[in-house]
Amino acid sequence: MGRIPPATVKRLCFYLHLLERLKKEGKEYVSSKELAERLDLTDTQVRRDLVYFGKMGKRGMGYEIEKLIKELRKILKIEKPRRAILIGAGNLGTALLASPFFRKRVEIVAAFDADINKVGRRIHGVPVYSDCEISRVVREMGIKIAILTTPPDVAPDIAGILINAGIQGILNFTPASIKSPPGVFIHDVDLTMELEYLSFFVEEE
Amino acid sequence: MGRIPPATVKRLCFYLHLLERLKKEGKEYVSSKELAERLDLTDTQVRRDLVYFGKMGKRGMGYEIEKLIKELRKILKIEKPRRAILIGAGNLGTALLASPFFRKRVEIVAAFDADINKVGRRIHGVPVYSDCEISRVVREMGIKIAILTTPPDVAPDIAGILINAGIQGILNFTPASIKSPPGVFIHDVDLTMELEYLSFFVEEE
DNA sequence: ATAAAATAGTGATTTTTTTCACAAGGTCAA
DNA sequence: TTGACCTTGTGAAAAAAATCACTATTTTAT
Ligand SMILES: NC(=O)c1ccc[n+]([C@@H]2O[C@H](COP(=O)([O-])OP(=O)(O)OC[C@H]3O[C@@H](n4cnc5c(N)ncnc54)[C@H](O)[C@@H]3O)[C@@H](O)[C@H]2O)c1
Ligand SMILES: NC(=O)c1ccc[n+]([C@@H]2O[C@H](COP(=O)([O-])OP(=O)(O)OC[C@H]3O[C@@H](n4cnc5c(N)ncnc54)[C@H](O)[C@@H]3O)[C@@H](O)[C@H]2O)c1
Repeated sequence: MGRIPPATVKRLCFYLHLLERLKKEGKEYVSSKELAERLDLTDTQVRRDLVYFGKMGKRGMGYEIEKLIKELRKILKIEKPRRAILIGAGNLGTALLASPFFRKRVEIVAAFDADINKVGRRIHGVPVYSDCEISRVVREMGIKIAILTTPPDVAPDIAGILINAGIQGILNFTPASIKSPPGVFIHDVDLTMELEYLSFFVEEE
Repeated sequence: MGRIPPATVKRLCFYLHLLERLKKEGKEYVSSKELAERLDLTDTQVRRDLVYFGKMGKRGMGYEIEKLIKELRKILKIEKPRRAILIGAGNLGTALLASPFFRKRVEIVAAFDADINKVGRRIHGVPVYSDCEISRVVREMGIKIAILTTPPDVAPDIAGILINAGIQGILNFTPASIKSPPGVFIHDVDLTMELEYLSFFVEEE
């Protein structure tokens, strides 16, 4: 399949979400032109992105929405929602667990927290374990993806435990920077940074 | 100052956060080489990014951390934390309001919600108003930035109200897509998408 | 059946971004 | 003061990404 530019992967996610909206609206086909317009891209770019994965469109018609959704889900490896664990059931972690939209897309099989008041309970249906059990659960269940929402100071240690237990992808919401060995993919999401990024483009009062 | 590549702006945020950590550690100077190593970039790229804004380094020495922090904060227009409002004090909105790290970087002057049980109260110190008052407050206080954490279905309408009232930047956490007129900058953050993006790079179980 | 309209796919080109290679300063120890 | 050593800043080159211009199909209206 060749090397896919990360920018393309990001756009695939956008395509997928838009396609699902269009499907709900009852549409069957969509053209690269329409996708491009709705996502503020060029139609050529949409086609280039999609053709990385083979010819998926129908000339004169566009792309079959249902089929393209299936294809994109396969490419992104989310045909079935992926199993993941969440470490740190605090404000942000709980918000994620509470979000039906989020929960529909990923199967969070367990949460972990150091707070003994939380351990043993369920939060929005997800069982909360002690952080001492991370390693065991990850191994036993063969989990590959972890969502990290602990305080930043413990994040590197927890990340070490996760990687050691066989986790291969970490969605890191903490501002701590995490060193990853080859084969482990860290994706940092820093909400504070997103605001600062926005600020650059907005004139001051 | 010329046109700055968005990728550079994103990296400026990374530099800033790392520099602040280094400052706390008591360091005075840092080289592009070290910045690059810690952020998984090349030293040339760090220097290229910084030199867009003038010569800020000292040959043989590196960059003066304190001075560079000041400079970056000026470039990102966050010398003083920017004033912003938050619409939708639900799970995610409340998590943001609860985060000291987030609150240190942006001054959230008001929250808005349609739920009358929330209106009139304070959440983590921030007063909650009815969504009917958005327009008035934005105008009176001259707010330019809004954080949107409502359910997706009302997001486009709220965005319309915000833009009409003079908001120039929206940090949109909803999966709804928001059309912006020229002069208004929408920055979409879709936490679900971040997970799907990560999934692409992680082998399936 | 035919022509007009729509639309995907693609080689070539352009634009943008990143990296290379190195000159120009500066530090620091002896 | 000298010379070895760093580190920035930058023109040129390379690489990557996006766009253009066009071809090949397919649909649709007549
Ligand atoms: N809340 C936000 O909106 C927001 C915004 C930006 C960044 N962040 C970052 O996200 C992370 C979480 O933020 P939060 O607001 O949810 O914090 P929080 O304090 O509400 O939650 C952290 C949770 O982690 C748990 N924890 C502590 N040590 C642990 C350990 N060793 N193992 C497992 N769990 C442990 C705590 O008990 C707590 O429940 C922080 O790193 C924060 O900087 C949060
Ligand atoms: N919670 C998450 O972690 C998460 C993850 C991914 C995406 N999101 C998105 O973020 C948004 C918020 O998620 P949430 O989990 O906080 O939802 P939520 O339902 O907990 O919160 C939404 C809040 O918006 C308020 N609201 C409704 N209509 C309003 C209006 N017209 N004006 C002002 N406020 C109004 C509600 O009263 C509620 O307090 C959603 O669009 C969701 O899809 C959230």
